[in-house]
Amino acid sequence: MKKVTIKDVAERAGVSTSTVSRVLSPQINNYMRKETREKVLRAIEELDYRPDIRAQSLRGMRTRIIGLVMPDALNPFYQELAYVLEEICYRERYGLLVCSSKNSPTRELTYIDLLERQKVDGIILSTVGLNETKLNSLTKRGIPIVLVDRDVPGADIPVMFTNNYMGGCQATQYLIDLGHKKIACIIGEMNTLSSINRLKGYYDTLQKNGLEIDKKLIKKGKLTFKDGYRLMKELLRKSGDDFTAVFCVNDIVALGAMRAIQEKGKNVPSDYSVIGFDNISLSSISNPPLTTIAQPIKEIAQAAFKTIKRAKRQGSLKKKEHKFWDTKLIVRESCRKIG
Amino acid sequence: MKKVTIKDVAERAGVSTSTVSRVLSPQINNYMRKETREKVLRAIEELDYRPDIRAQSLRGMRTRIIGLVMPDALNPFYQELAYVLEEICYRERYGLLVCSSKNSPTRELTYIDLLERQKVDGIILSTVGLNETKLNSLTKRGIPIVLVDRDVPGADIPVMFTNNYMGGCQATQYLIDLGHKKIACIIGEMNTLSSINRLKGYYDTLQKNGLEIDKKLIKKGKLTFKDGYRLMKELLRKSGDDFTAVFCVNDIVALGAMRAIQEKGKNVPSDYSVIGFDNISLSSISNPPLTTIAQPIKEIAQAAFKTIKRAKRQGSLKKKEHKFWDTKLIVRESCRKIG
DNA sequence: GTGAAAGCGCTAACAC
DNA sequence: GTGTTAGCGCTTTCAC
Repeated sequence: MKKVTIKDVAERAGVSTSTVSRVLSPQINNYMRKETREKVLRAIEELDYRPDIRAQSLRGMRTRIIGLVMPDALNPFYQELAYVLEEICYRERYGLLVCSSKNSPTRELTYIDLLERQKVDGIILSTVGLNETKLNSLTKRGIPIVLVDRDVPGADIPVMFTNNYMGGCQATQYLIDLGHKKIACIIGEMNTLSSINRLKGYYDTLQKNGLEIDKKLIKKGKLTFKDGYRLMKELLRKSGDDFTAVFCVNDIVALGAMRAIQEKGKNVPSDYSVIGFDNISLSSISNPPLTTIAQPIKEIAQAAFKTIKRAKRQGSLKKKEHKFWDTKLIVRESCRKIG
Repeated sequence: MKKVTIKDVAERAGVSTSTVSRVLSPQINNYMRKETREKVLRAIEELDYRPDIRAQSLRGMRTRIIGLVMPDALNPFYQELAYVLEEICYRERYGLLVCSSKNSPTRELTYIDLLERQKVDGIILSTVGLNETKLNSLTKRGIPIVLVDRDVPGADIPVMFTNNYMGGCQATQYLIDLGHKKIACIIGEMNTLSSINRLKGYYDTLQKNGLEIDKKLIKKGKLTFKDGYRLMKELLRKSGDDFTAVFCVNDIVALGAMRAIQEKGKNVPSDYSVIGFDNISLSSISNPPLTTIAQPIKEIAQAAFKTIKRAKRQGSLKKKEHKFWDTKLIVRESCRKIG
């Protein structure tokens, strides 16, 4: 009925609370009689006692909570990030506080405030609206923050992400290697560095291969199924059979594009090759299964978590440090050789 | 650099910490001079002070954290539950600690232990392995627990869920109304009450309409795309055109079934009508868009949250109380009228 | 109206 | 080896 505290355990075992505390953290200063330890252990067992993490953390220890702040919890890419991160946290007995900013800077700030007040051990953030000033002031306040997926140039904070440029190159080069010469591109609205870099990879690879860049084949929109569908329809209407392949900035968009093609009575990959980006789990069960560029989500999550733990241990975060991970081409069935 | 505490604010404002505290909770006992309050407010502002929730909660207040423990974070249904719940929590400035048990009872227990030690204000649980004894002992320890989606018969705990039986009836009746007489069924492995009740709805509705139950048309498997696909293939092979429609226990399974049909060169809905369950977001962008039964996720989430808040306020949970919500038929394009 | 002081559950010097 | 004590940041009697 009543909460059982360290005092109850101490009384029951006939020792002081500090002795109980010592039993609880055996790694440090574990000199004590076997007999005493066993008495305490028995009392803990009998009372089914579990130390209060809040109280522990007040005394300077960690809260064992990590906050994840991401732009969109419905986006499969972030869902997978959350999933992977949760797994990592679980192994180390951390909890993951999941927050979606829904692309709203206000909401993002509110969440970060909440996380700060919860004194989480660290925040893994894919920011939609924070600037360097705010970010720097946050780290000064002692909360380790790690940026993932989206960079904030001026901020003195570690950032880990995918080499999006490389991914853009890989995708484009793959299509070129298959014999495609006219390659369309459906891309996000350019407000994120990821999009910019993926597009840059597309540009550079075309040029490197002596192919012309046709602005009419580049469509911009939101990163949704709907917009992928809509923009592909536009492409099909306007440029007819001017192109034979399309590079989509992410898998969701690619899925929308495939739908548009199929609705037009055309076939993927016979008529048009489609390549995506992210390798979300959906892309393996789409029809046809989507060829795509995989992001190193696990590596990013792992690194972010480690960085936070290290920062917490050392009492401070390393300054700006960029970590890139390579992308990987995942060949499935949405692209074909031509010519 | 240094964390700013209530003491700092008190000093700066030239008042005691209790006065600052009073300013922080204006709802209770707010008798104080305007002047004093403003001094304090100014100091808070200047120092950018945020009270530590851990410390607050240690003094008997809530932690403003809710734990969600679910069987499978990759299942779109639970993803949407988490999403909806997060939104509700956000509005009230709560954090949501997301835990997936991955269908492992051990993992579930570990998480619940963690949540208990974090002294979360409540746990919303879709259990995979907890029995009534454990559950009851947990509530005795003072943590409000609410069961969602899955019931544990003996437990003295509120449980809120979908009227799965009704959903099974609705789906089946809809198909019958469209003229279908031979209706197949792809269902989960029967270890959950949801599956059982949905199947029961299917049975009863067939009977009510004077239709025969054909065991050969009922397939059991896991609740995955893969198994939906596999079982549909079996159905198509074995019973050829013995049936014209199929009721799938959830949308993911239905999507897999549709894929199998399409790969066979058949069409949905011309050759076979398909109906799902859950109304996950994917089902609106599938090809064809899936007709399905919607679960009242928002209502469940809202009710669960409210129940926890009430319990926290009153210091105790109501005993066993079942709350059912109606399902709703969502007509899209995967079913057609025949005969 | 406001301050002093006790105490939430725990850890970590410091005694002995 | 083990107990005593102070204190983490906050709220809440109880004085004044």
